[in-house]
Amino acid sequence: MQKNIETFITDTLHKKGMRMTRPKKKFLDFFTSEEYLKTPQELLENIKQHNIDIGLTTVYRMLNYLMEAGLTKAYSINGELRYIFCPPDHHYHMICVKCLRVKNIFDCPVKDVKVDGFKIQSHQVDFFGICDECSKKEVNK
Amino acid sequence: MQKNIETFITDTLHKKGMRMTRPKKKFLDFFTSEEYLKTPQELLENIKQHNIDIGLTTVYRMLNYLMEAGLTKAYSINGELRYIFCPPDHHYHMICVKCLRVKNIFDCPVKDVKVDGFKIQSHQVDFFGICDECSKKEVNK
DNA sequence: TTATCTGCAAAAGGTTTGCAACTGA
DNA sequence: TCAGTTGCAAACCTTTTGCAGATAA
Repeated sequence: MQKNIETFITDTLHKKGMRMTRPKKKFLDFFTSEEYLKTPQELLENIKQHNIDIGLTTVYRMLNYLMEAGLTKAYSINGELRYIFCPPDHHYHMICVKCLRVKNIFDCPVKDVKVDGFKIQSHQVDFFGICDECSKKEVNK
Repeated sequence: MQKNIETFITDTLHKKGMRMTRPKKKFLDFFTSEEYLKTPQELLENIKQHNIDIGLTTVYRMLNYLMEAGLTKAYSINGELRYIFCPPDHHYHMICVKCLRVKNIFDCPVKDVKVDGFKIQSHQVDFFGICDECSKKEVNK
């Protein structure tokens, strides 16, 4: 986890009277640098593989907190909810439909769109495609 | 449900050796003309309010079938999965964050986007805003 | 006629909550 | 010090499955 992200999240926690603890830090270390959409279970297993022991409850509590804070997004894929950390800047997602890798796109391709009687408050663009690594694998098959 | 949509879905069912039955038809009658994101429970309750009796299992089975067929989309909102029927043509969604009304936008605002090493296979654009009806309600408060 | 479908009840999963021990500020 | 946190176990919900009777083609 980058130092500035840790500081940023610690600050948002403190503003809500919450504390930055060892389990939270360990979870964030992993989650903020994870590139793939993961289920809560997978996140826990991945973290335990690094010989770090935290509880599933903590994973759920952190995911819920980060969702509320707008720092995480959930996708429903094949009936499973999968999560990705979203750095604070507004951005778009490029999702590989094969390996579920997520790339953040900061160069906004749609700006100030107004449609019909709707006042647009926010918009999200999610591209689903094949990442370069999965493309290579396909050629080799 | 429009006649052409019923015919279209009946055909896709038959192609998979499935049957268009009374409960399926009753569910589709309601779901294909529903404008708001709904949970499976809500769909069942709404249908029962019209004095039509089908089981929750049928609702789930139809939602799963329609998702697979690409005729329904699920959004995770406040931890709840909510569904909307998607007519076969490619389109975008305009979602009211207050009342969860969904409007289909057929005029594509993003075309043939290519980013980094990704080959784009499909893209989805979902706008979240306030619909005109909710805007009016807000002014009156 | 018969393969598919339905709805119930039960099972299975995923997520949240209560609580006693623990810990960061 | 003590309010907030943790992880376990239990509770809770949502979703799926098994099955016997019903039904579309």
